[in-house]
Amino acid sequence: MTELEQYIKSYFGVVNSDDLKKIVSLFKLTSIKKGAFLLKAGKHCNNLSFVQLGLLRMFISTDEKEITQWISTKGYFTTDLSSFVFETTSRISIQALTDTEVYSVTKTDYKKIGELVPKWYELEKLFIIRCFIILEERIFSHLSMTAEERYDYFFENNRELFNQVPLQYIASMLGMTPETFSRIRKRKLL
Amino acid sequence: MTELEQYIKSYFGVVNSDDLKKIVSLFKLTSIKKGAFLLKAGKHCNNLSFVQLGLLRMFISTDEKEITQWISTKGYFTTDLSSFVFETTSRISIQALTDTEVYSVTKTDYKKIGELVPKWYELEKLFIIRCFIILEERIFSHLSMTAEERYDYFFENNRELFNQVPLQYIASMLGMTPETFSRIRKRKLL
DNA sequence: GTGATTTCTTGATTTTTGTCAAGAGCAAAA
DNA sequence: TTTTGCTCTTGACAAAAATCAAGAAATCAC
Repeated sequence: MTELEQYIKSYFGVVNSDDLKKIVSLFKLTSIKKGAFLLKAGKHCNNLSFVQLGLLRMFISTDEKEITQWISTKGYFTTDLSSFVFETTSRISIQALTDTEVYSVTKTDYKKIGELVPKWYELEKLFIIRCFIILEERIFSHLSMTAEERYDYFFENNRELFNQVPLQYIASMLGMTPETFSRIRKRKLL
Repeated sequence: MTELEQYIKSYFGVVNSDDLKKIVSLFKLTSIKKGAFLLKAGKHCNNLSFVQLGLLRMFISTDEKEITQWISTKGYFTTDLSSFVFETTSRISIQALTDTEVYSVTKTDYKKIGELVPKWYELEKLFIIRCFIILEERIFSHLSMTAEERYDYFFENNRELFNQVPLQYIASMLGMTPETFSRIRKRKLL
């Protein structure tokens, strides 16, 4: 069983292996070189992608700086949900931090999943609710924690990331400057 | 047409008026006195409620303080989605800030909507995605804005709230102390 | 209306975080 | 290897926001 199948099985709860095969067959493997974009702000996001290998950074450019919203790792989905679903132009860019491989499904093909698997809408809904809850949690971290507490919490749950991506991106994602991040990090070593 | 019907029509896209009537009939009107709880942390959230009249505060209690997550106003839904969907105990409390009336549907009755209206799963999914996007936006505000910028942005879009609820709750919801909120507010008057 | 709460404001102070600038460390490219 | 970028760190300083404490203002209960 591929990781994508495994993921869909565990997160969406699809257990019938014929259904699984049908779903997975709609996804196409694509390679993205380090530094290349899976999605550029201003374009339409036409794909939902599963990261098979590598790392991707989702960010929003403002006048002054780039705000990293999320880092997508192996074994998770990535897309600009807003653009993918409502077919608006994307504010978000998604760029590969390393050579990356993704299984992508176009919006057109994605719709077919619902036709193939009757229970899909329900599963999909539950999946999105889980994503919603993660965001709620993240907002709570900004309302109730200091930069250092957010650092600690993220470090505990994402240790591996710290030696895989430029730390400035993690800093941005946690809502602090690279300098603050660096100082907090130093404190932990002492 | 009641506000609830209006809401379901515009946000969920249900246009057939028979369907609308069926859906709305599953909701029961309840009154909540000022200070009373629609949901208490530690309980199961068994209802999805539409605020017909009044104001409700959603908050999470930590050791030191209460963090206001959201203030639900007339014309919107409120629930602890996590608890409602996955039947976990709720971390969130929902308390009435004024005498309040809500149209509530139990989880059991809510499920019937999907059976009554075939398109419901799709509409519901889109609804949740809109909620997801609002949260994304809110996270972005914490990553890219100062307290004052968050104040300004929220004030522009929610002027009415400022003379309807204790300001400390708005402060908490925007991720700042009441003192900081008060000082920013003063600056705006000068 | 009066007293009791609660909410809001203000000042003084401390802590946290951001900004600017310089340099060190490292890795990729020439 | 040398050069060139990029990333990270560090220090000095400035700004933002939190804390503490007191008092004013508004609201609620009687």
